[in-house]
Parts: sequence; structure tokens; C-alpha cells
Amino acid sequence: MVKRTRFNESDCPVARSVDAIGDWWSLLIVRDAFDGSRRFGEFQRSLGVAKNILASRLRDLVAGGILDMAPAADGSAYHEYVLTPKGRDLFPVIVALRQWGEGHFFDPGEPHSEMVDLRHGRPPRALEVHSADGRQLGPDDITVKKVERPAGAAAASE
Amino acid sequence: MVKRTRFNESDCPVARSVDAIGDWWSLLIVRDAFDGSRRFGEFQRSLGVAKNILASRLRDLVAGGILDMAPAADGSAYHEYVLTPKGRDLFPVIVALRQWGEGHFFDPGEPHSEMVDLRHGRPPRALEVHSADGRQLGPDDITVKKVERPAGAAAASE
DNA sequence: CAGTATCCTGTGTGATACTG
DNA sequence: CAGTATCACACAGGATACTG
Repeated sequence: MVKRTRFNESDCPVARSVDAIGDWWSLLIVRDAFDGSRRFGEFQRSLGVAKNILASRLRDLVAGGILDMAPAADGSAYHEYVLTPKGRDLFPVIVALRQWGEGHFFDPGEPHSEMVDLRHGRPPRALEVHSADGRQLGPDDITVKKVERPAGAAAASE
Repeated sequence: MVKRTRFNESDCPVARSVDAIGDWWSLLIVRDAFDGSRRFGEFQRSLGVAKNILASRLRDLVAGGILDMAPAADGSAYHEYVLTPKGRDLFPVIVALRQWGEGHFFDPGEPHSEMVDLRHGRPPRALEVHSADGRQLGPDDITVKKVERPAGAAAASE
């Protein structure tokens, strides 16, 4: 059980999301799951994380409804970890992080793992935020309406 | 200085991104920055985090080129923390996390802070991943090409 | 108000060893 | 291979006091 500062009481969806994800390891596990990893050993080799940490994170992700445990397809006694629909909904989050990383942390020409469209072998378009009527929105085109808090306000709110 | 497992050597942009962000506090600071927070005290009240932690994270974010320190607009001796272009590029990440949280962690009708288009007062559309030729892509429509690693492979890679 | 400095504690983390 | 159990340490995180 990951115990740290909790944000799950916050009225901000961003805070609840990060709380639900857990930590960076968990997010990288989800990334690997999108990339096709399913087995304990696959995650472990890919991440290079200690096995107890990995086991703990997998438990948390399953408990959080992000991963599901299924019997192994190869008939072995072990499990496979597959994304639930809720986990699959993290797709834009992973894509956004990937694109940000590609844009800012690799020298031109420096090789990096790349997400490509299966049909064309090309990377997806850069994510864009659009208004309800279809205009593209930037950070300055939005504001955040804070919720009315009835009585006692919790911290880590906004 | 945040010291933890580093992912900045990874060839995966997602890993480098999370490494650059630092931790959840940092991400929530960025969120607040998008929401208009600029001053130390604003972040502190919003997050409820200890001041030393906040100071440390702000330092890291400035050092990482995500925030910039500017002299305070009100003429006081202090600073304002504003997003750099690199920081502003995190917009889709925040929006993606926000939408994921809205969709999965609030009961129907439960109030939460809400991002709205300044022109219409309505939330943006759900983020969609599109292929180079404009088709919408889901998790099953992509694959991740691992990079050829010349010799010694680092952990936490793909 | 905007930080810095100091101290304390819990625990996340990684190694290692062990099991079926 | 797929985990669980145990251990030791660093350090994140929080509280508090102090400064300009």
C-alpha cells in the first residue's frame, strides 16, 4: 500500500488523478501496458525496478481499477496484467507526456522509443485542446472555476 | 533537490518527462500556474504543502526550465513564478489528467473544480489522439518502436 | 509576505534471500 | 518464472522557528 500525501479528497480532478495513479513507477507500468507488456517479468525487465516494489505497484493498480489480473494466456500458473477500460482512458495522458518528452528532452536526431500508428507507421499528431465549438485552445484561453465548498475546506484543493 | 530514482537517461520520452516534472507536488504547482497562481503564497495556500517543500519544488521547476522567476508585478521585493514556453507545453498533460479525473473519480453531480473556455464558459472537448492523416486512434491502433540501443542498455528504458 | 534553516519521523526504496 | 518476506538506509515530507 503506497502511503504518502493523499490528494483523493481534493475537489480538483488533476489531484485525484495523480493520487489514483500513485507514483511514477505506476505510470511507467501503465506506459508499458500500453506498449504491450502483460507479464510480471516483462515489467520488471523493462523498468529495472525491485520486484517487491513492482509487486506492490501492480497490486495498487489492480486495486485502483487501472489494471486487471487475468490468468496467463500461456497456461502457466501466473497472471497477466491488462488495462481496464479505466486504465485505457489514460491513453491521452501517456501520449501527452510522450510528446512533451519528445519535444524537450531529446537532441535533434537522438534516438528514442517512438509511438507509431499501426497503419502508417507514423507518430500521431500533437495533441490539441479544443473548445466545445472546435476552436483550438491554449493555456490563456481557459480558466478554472473553483467549486463552492459548503463548509470546511480541505487542503490541496484548487 | 529532489533525489530519487532517475529516468533521465531512458530512451523513452515518457520516462524523461516524469523525471523532469519531479513529483506530484511539482505537477500540482504547474496546474496552479495554469490556473493563474504566480506567488509563493498562492501556491502554498492552494496546495497546503510545507514551505520548505514548496520552495524546493519551485527551485527545481525553475532549474528545469518549466517555471521562470520574474520580479513581482506589485513592486514588492519578491518573485512571481510564471510558466515558460516549455512549461506551457504541459497544457495537454494537465488537461488529460483533469479529464481522466473528472471521468472516474467524481460521483455524478459531485462538485469539482472545472476548466472552462473563457469565451463560452464551457469545458473543452475530450482530448483525442489522431493519426497523421486524421483518423482517431485508440490504444490498440498504436505500437511503440523500441530504439536500437548500441551497446550497454540502461534500465528503466522502454 | 516570502522564503531559509533545522530537526524529526515515517516510509519508500532497493538488495537480498526465500518459496512454489 | 512470479512473486513474498525481511532488512537497512536515505530521504521526502511536515512542523516549527527564524529572517528581511
